[in-house]
Amino acid sequence: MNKIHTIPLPSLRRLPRYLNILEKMLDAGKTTVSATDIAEMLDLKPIQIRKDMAFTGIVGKPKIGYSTDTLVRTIKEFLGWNQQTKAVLIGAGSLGTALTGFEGFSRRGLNIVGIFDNNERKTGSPVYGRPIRPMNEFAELVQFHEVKLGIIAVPQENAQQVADTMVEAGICGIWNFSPAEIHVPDHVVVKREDLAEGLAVLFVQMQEHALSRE
Amino acid sequence: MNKIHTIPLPSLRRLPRYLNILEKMLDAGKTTVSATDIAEMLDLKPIQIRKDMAFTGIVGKPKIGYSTDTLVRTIKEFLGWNQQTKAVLIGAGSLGTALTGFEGFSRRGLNIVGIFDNNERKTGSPVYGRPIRPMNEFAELVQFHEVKLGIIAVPQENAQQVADTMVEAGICGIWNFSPAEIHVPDHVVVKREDLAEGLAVLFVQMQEHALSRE
DNA sequence: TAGATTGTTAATCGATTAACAATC
DNA sequence: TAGATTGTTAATCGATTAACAATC
Repeated sequence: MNKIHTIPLPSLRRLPRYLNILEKMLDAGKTTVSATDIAEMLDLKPIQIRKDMAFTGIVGKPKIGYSTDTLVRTIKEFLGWNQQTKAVLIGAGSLGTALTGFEGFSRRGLNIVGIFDNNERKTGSPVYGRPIRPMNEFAELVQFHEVKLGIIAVPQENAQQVADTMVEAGICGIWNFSPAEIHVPDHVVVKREDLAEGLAVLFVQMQEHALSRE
Repeated sequence: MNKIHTIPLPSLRRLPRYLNILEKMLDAGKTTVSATDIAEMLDLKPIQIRKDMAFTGIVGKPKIGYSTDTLVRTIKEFLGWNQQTKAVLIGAGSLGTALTGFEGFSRRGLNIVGIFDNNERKTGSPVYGRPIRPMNEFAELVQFHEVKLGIIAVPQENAQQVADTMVEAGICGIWNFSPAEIHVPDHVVVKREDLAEGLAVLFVQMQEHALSRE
């Protein structure tokens, strides 16, 4: 468990935002961009952009700024978005369906190769042209495609069991869209995506904001 | 803009996780719970739980721990989840539909009173028993219900315009599910909910994790 | 040349963690 | 009483910000 020199988590989270606007600038023909430009569009400080860029190994030119094209390519590569990563999704409810249809994923290197649900009434009927498969086909598909990433879109009650199934099949990264606290072996990475967190932050910030303006 | 003494953002984000497991413990008849218990279930350190609880004003009893019931009620109140907050949603695509049907919202005080879409083929046909309304009814409904919270579930290209419409109608809190960087006046709070961020974190952590085990 | 920008080193700020007295 | 737990105060850690030399 040797802690390598890694990018700080807050910096990592900002990279997709940089990439998003940089791609637009590239399309608009802007070949070069300064930290000040980026900071302005994202309501951040230029120094923070420079620091973040340094973590990815990007170097700019004094007086000129950064090459937009280099930034886009380097950030994509840094995030692993320059290649397709296979994933399987369990849970074909409304959230699972929405995730399946999310076009942003393939553009960011996520390729959902299998959608599963334990509800027999759902299996067979396709979402976005892809079949919903029964769980008994899960392990085989994961192993055949050598899938490393699993997406959990089932109710909280079933999340741990689904996670166990994923781990057993060889998955080592889990994107958990349920609020459940799932427990996995050390070699597995879990990323929580709990809507309730965002709601809490929004409510409290609105409350604070209202108070500070009285 | 006087910065009141507020809870740190990381602490605020942990509160829904505490609440989630505490509600289950309450249902299970556990009347009292220690920071150690909570820490174990969430893979955190006890001291962090104690600090976080202190921010909400909760006090425990040495040797005993905290009253589960008090914790649940106090956290709910702190987050504003003990009362219903009205919200409107713009964008009845697959994500908007999923959000509409998300049962966790009403339990957490979020009440979506109107769903809007500018696509005339969608308006009228209900999702989860609720009609999708055309945009020309938006301002009136917001003002009639005195809605303060707006949810953006439209494509990036339309997000800024939708935000403008919301602000003009009197909305002062925006939950933005598009990756767009939206700009709003000072009195409006925006909470970003960008799936791409989670994807970036997951990919990079999986990569780091794999490397550290070689 | 002067001005704008990068990248590095140091200072500040804020969150986490440790230490420990108080207490049921 | 002894052990477990809280809550406070101090120490540590990590991220942000500031200062500034280097440079195109």
